[in-house]
Amino acid sequence: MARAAGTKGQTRIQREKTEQILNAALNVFSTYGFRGSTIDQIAIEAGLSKPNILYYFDGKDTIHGVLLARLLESWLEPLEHMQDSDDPISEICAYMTRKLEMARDFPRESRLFANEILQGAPHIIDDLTGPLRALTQRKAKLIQSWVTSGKIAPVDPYHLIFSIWSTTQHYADFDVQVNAVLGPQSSDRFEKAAAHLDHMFRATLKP
Amino acid sequence: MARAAGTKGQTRIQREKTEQILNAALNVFSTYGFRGSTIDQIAIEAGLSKPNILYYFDGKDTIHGVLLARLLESWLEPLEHMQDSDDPISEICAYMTRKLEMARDFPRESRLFANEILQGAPHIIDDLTGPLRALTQRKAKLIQSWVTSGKIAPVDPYHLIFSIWSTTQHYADFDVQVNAVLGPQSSDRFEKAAAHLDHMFRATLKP
DNA sequence: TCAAATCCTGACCGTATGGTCAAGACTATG
DNA sequence: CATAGTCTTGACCATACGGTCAGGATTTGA
Repeated sequence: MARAAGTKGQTRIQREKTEQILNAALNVFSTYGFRGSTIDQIAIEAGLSKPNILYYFDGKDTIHGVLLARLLESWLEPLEHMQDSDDPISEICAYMTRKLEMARDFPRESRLFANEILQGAPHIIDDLTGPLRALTQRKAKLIQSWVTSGKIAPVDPYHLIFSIWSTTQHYADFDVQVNAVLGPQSSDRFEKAAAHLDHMFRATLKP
Repeated sequence: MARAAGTKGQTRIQREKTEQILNAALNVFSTYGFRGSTIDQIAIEAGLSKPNILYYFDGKDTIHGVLLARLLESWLEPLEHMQDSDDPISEICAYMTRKLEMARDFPRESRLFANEILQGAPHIIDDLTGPLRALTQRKAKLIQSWVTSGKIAPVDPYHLIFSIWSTTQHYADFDVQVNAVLGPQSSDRFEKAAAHLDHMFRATLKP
C-alpha cells in the first residue's frame, strides 16, 4: 500500500524517500527505457531495498507514470511562453535557447521523453494527440501570422518547430555521440551549439 | 551451435530464415531497445519457435550485433559521399536530403541506432570514437575549407553536421510525435520537411 | 529411393523479475 | 519513556527470460 500515492508526501521521511526514489528512477528509466529497467536497479541506485521502493510506490508503472507526468508539465511550458512580439525572430530564438538550456540542464528528462517516444509513446500518446497537439497548433498559427505579415520568411510553422525540438534535444539525447565526435574535453559545446543554432534560425527566418 | 554465424548462409533455408529473423529482430530491437526486447518476442514476430531462433544465432547479443554491424555500414556511407564541389551549398543539401530519405525509407534502422545511443552506446562506442569520429573530422575540415574560401557562411562545421543529423533523423525517431502533432492524414510530411530543411540549410549557409 | 545432412521443437534448467507479506525497527509525540 | 503510527526488510511466490538438449521431422543429393 503505497503511502506517497497522493500529490504530496506527508511526513519528512516520505518527502525525502519519494524524491530519492524518483531521482534514482529517472537515472534508470532515462537510460534503459521502461521495459529495460528493473525495480532492483532503481533500488540499488537509490540505496534502498526493493520492498522499500514498493512501500512508497504501487509498482514500476506508477514510478514511471509520476516521472512522465512531471516531465510533460515542464515540457510544454517553454512553448507556451512564446508570444506575439514586434521582434518575432528573437522571440523564436529565445524559445530555441530555452529548449537548449533544458537539454543542457535536464538531459535525463529529455532522454526519458525520447525513450518513451521511440517505444511508441504507449503511456503518453493521449498527451501528444491532446494538449501537445493543441498547443503546437496554436503556436503554429502565431508563426503563420508572422509569415503572413511578412515579419519572417515564409516557413512551414510545424516543421520549423520540429527543427527547434530536434536540434536542441539532440545535445541531450545523443550526448554520447556528440562527445565521441567532439572529444571529451570540449566543455564549450553548449556555447558553440547556442551560437550555431542562433545563426541558423535567424538566417532561416530573415524575411 | 548457430549455423549462420559466418558471413554468408549456405543453404536456401539458412538464407531465408536468417533474413526472416533479422527482420523480426529489427522490428523488436528498434522499438524496445536491447534490454527491453526478448527472444520470445522476436520468435513470435518471425513466426518461428524460440529454439529455432537460437539454432541460427548464438544468442540475443549476436542478433543485435549483426543488426548494428549492418547499420553502421550504411550509416557512414552518405557522409562519405559528400565531397569538394563548386557548389558546396548544394553538396551539403544533397547530403541532408539523402539523410532525410534514409529516415523515410529505413526508420527502423534509425530507431535502432537512437536506442543504442540513448542507452549509452555500450555496443558501438568504439565505432563512434573511431570510424565515425575520424570521418566526421575529415568532413568538418572540408566544410571549414569552404568557410575559409568564403563559399559558405561562417558556420561551425561540427554543429552544422549535428543539425543535419538531428533534423533528419527526427522524422524517423520521433515519428509518433510528428504524427500526433500533424494528424495522421498528413502523408506529405516528408515532402514538406524536405522543402523546409532545404530552405533552412540554404539560408544558413548563404555567404 | 534412401541415407546423410540439415532443420525443428517440446520439455527442461537456472536465474531474473515484479510483487507480497508478516514481523521487526524506528520515530514522533503525549 | 511508553506507545501508536510509520518505516524497513528477509523470505517468499509466480511468472518471464535466456539458453540447452535429445530426438524427431524434413530436405538434399547421389
